[in-house]
Amino acid sequence: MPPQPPLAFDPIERAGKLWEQHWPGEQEDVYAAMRAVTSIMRAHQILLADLDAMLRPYGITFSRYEALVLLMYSRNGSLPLSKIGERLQVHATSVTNVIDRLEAAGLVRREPNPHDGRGTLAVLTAQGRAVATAATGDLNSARFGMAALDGDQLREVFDLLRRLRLVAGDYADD
Amino acid sequence: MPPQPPLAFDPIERAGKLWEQHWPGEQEDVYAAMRAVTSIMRAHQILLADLDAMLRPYGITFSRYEALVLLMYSRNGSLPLSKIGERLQVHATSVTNVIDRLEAAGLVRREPNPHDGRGTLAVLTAQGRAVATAATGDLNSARFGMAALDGDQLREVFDLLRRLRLVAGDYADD
DNA sequence: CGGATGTCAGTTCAACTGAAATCC
DNA sequence: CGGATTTCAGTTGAACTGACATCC
Repeated sequence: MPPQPPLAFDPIERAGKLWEQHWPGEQEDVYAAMRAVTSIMRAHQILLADLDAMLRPYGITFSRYEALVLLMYSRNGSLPLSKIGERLQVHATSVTNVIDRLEAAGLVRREPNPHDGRGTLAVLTAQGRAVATAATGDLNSARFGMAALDGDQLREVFDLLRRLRLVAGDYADD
Repeated sequence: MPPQPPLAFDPIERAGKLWEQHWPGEQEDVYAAMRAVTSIMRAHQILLADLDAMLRPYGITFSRYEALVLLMYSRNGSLPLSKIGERLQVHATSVTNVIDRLEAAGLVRREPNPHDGRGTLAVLTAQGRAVATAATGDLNSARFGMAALDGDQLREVFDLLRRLRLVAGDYADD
């Protein structure tokens, strides 16, 4: 499955040691930061490949899946495109693209927003709801690719990264 | 700086609550897994944008930076392309592309591998070493975009995600 | 009017597939 | 020979910029 055979050592731990060796004058936390960032990058790569593989039978990618479930859990199964971009933190042009693909696949359709003549609603179709439901069943069973960690560890990951998101301005207050 | 103004609530926590509400029969850890995965995806997005912005003055992206530092910390400032792919966990064609760009920027040059007629070495140039050194100074000062977390928290992130990488077959043993 | 919404055209970047040439 | 290394051509996906028409 991996494009490469496993290494006999942890490449990130090795990189961390090289950092300590080549940048000895830095503040202590720099080395931990370097290891943490590289770990997040690699975890993202692993998880996205895993999730996309699970979703491939349904003909969607993870980012399209995110839009589907956002619609599924909205009041009427429909949302303005602007709302989707806001919640998923993606640009308006990316929303247009994602909805284009979902619409071409018959999982979503566009309707004019009755409350705003400028706006467009993305409306979940029956097929879209079925796909989102089935795909979510698969992802739940696979624990979203995070079966390596137990409940406490998963909550720990969430809590730690929540600090990062808060400082980055993802959301206000707490 | 953010393409969107901050939300008044944490969108991931809200999604987690919706999960518990709509999928009540699932194993307990599923909700924590969903929150953790989404957090990693979002953290990756935030960090990559931050790092790329810091590296833009040097004309490189984060993935090209990773190749540069790998070369800088190698024995002779040179590595076979195959080795680079192995260590950075990217496909051979991606390595070709990254080295193409770095070579066009004068930060790296290609040489035939004297020990293997099939192979090619990527060799760091003096300019490449200077860029990697200066850029690393910047990233170290910014704690790689992870200033929101202290040393213990950073080590915690690394330890937790190390389990994920190990199970995914990133590296063998421990 | 200024500002928000959505689309379009075009670009960049990363990652991939499949095929091929070269050499161990 | 089989297998490894690298490149090439082409595709996909995500994200971006700038411009624009539309409408509040």
